Amino acid sequence: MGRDHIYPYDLVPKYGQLADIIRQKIERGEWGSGELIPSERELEGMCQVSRTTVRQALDMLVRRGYVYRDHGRGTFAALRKFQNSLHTLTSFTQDMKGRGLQPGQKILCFGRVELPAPLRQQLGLPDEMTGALRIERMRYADGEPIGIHDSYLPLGPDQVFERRELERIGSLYELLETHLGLVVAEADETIEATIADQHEATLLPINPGEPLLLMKCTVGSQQRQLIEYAKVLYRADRYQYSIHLMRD
Amino acid sequence: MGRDHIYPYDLVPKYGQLADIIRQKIERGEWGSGELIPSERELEGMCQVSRTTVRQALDMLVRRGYVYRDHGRGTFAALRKFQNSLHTLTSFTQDMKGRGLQPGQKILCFGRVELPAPLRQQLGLPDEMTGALRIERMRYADGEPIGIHDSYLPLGPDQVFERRELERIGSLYELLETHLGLVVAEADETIEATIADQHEATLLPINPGEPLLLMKCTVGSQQRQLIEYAKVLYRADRYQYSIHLMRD
DNA sequence: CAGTGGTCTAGACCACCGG
DNA sequence: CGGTGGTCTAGACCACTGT
Repeated sequence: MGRDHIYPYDLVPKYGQLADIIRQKIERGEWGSGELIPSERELEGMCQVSRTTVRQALDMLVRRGYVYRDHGRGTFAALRKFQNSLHTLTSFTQDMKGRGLQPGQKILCFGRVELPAPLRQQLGLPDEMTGALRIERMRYADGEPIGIHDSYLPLGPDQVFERRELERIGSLYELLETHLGLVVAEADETIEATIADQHEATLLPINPGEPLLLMKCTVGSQQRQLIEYAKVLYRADRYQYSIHLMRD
Repeated sequence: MGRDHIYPYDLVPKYGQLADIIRQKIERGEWGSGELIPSERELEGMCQVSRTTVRQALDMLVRRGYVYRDHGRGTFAALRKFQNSLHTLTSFTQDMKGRGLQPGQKILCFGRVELPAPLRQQLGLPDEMTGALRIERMRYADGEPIGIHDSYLPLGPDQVFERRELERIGSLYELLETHLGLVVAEADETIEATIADQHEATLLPINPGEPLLLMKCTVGSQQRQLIEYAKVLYRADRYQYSIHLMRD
């Protein structure tokens, strides 16, 4: 049920342990919405850590929206009207699980293709990078069709995996991490509205002219190398994008 | 043209000055994409600041995507394929200016209304908070209609301002800050696709059945008090939402 | 092994807020 | 004025990477 004592750094650093303790006190209501929580110097004494460590813990909690600070007045438990965590970069698989839905997929197309020149330019890839792996998939939530996912992966000829592997693991990002060591770290996304054409309507299945959410993603690794460019079409009646924003 | 020396804390803290210096070196290409930048201990000596201050500067730059760290190897200038700043919470006015467009508005409706009970519940407002200020506005970019903005502001009877003031200032968020001291700090947004009905089509003006991007926002102050609930409809052919995400 | 970033300490002084 | 958060220092040791 969570600790009240801080142990020397072992797996979890002290600031992480302290942040967990404070977060739990707030979530359980011990420190209610909008209430003043102990000052940094008090926490320093209570938990036998230095003020730097206290501040490191509080910095995390501020970024996640659990507390806010007011210079000269104190640190306060945040009011619980908003989501506590920012929307961070996740795979479709994680996204669905987070919504309590069972993710599914059917691979429509899998293989190396020529990278269309305009796309290669848009992504700023070198001229010699002409090939890419293309994966087109139907996406399901609790067995119901929810979207069409069209990916281009500008992988080298040594970076390969089998269609079977993707089917087995289910999550492309998980496969990229475990098999190729490519860790997804960031993405540029644009979101727009469109309507289904005949082909899309048949796949999803809906009527042509019904609204769709169109998301285009450029996904990068920790070293900011391009991992994936994807176009995803979602049924508007079954998917909405949600996000929590904070001011710097 | 940017400094190479760090001055004692005066308006801009040392870590901010250092972060600016490093950012400029990267933007000017002195430290190229993917290159190793000086280690924390080198920067400490070069700039005559403590390592804590160096790390505080680098922390900022990591969050903004200018550099990344690799434990045991060093700190690297990020590759410049992605946006450098996260999408942060902005007003429509700021959003348009950031895109190089001239924001505009026409107020369709301005006045106190009963807050619909389901909306009051959804927002978790107390029962006695029955009234709200409702503002419905057309939104323009470079004079072209781009969206319909429908806001509910659960303000107290003492928190008032004139329609004229909003027309004069242009930005609701700026008005709230300067006149009522309400600083917008965070928002929950959901984004979905829909199609225009007859009424919306006439206003925008487009044909009924054309796609629209629907954004619902719940906006809060620094103290996490609810400031605004808004529904915004954007013409899909003139507006797309874009965002940069990072993994924790 | 040396060098890197990651964690942590015990102090100091400044800027801001309230009584 | 005392108490708060904001900035900053000069150290220390740990964990990880490469050679």
